[in-house]
Amino acid sequence: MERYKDLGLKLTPQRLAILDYLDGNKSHPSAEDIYRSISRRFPTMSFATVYNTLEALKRNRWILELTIDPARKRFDPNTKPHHHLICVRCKSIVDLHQDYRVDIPKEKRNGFELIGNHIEFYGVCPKCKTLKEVMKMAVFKCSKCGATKEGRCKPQKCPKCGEKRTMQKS
Amino acid sequence: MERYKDLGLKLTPQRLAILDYLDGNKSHPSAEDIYRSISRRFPTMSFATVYNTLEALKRNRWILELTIDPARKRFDPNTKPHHHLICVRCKSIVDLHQDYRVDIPKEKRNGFELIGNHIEFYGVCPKCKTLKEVMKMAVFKCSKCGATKEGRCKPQKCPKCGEKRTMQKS
DNA sequence: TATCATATTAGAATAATTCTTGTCAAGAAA
DNA sequence: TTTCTTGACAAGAATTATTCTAATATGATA
Repeated sequence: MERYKDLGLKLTPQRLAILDYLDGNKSHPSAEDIYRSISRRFPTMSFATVYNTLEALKRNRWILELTIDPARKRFDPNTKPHHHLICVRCKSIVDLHQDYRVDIPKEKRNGFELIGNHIEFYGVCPKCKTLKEVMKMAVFKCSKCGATKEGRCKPQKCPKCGEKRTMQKS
Repeated sequence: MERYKDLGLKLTPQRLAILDYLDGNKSHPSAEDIYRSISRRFPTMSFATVYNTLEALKRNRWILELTIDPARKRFDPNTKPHHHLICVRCKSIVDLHQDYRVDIPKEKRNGFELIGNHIEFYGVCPKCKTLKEVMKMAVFKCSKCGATKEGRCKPQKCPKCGEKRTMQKS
């Protein structure tokens, strides 16, 4: 496979399989996702091989490691600067290609030498939105402190400031 | 302590200690940071107590859990929307209060119902910048693919695309 | 074809985090 | 003030995602 000639790593069948899995992949998979998929065709493949390969690809900047999901490392084969849409329910991550000018006034840089930035947009994906509507949930917002709370019924008391009768449908 | 009257949780001496530690804290500490600090005054305090309390505070939206550091959970007592400056070397996180208008064109929202956003600015903090200068490191950038590489000497070959003699000082 | 340096393997080990359960104690109720 | 309820604490054990280990395999080079 000519395309991976510049990989900077030994090309093994296992690595080719991982690279093929990642090629064009936009689901930002975890090591387990990759392992489950590939181990069907490579029954003797070790979990450590997947981790080692991902670590090597990260080191050589062929993929990005995302820390968005606290439960596990996720990986992004798209190394070009871009942003993400993140579903707060199912934790799915969607690429967003949009340029934003987000400069920081010099006095607010705290002496940092800036390299880049990454914007995370939080929300609910279409699938979870549909599910939520089915479950008839709503978001309530406190008119005193601004805290939000999701639920079927309007909370009597704000979970943040404790004030009563301040929650309004958002 | 009147101020925590609205906490929504039982107030125990251990929890007061954790809340006092977090009050005004801008270092985005991990559970271990908190435990190490507080266990000096509460020698019998359990690690589980710290985790349990942080989880309860998060659940009641008194603090935010950050996933920026892949090695451990970090916590932010500042729950108001803000952004972060993140040092790629020492992983320190600094609050940035600056409003940005970062809208997404409707056709790029992938059907998401948006709630909020968070911008992460990556760079090198003043402390690490000083250290780096002492170590005389430079950043080299490939004129072909744009990949960057840090080091004392100019790489002969780009670690990303493999082209020779394309690395220029950034 | 031979050689060598790196990769694979199948666990074991690590370490951050969560769980367990008997006992404690904060705070509500009487 | 006392009593009672229910959530919190403690001190591990357990979980689990990730990394490490060392013998063997193998990709790439000479």
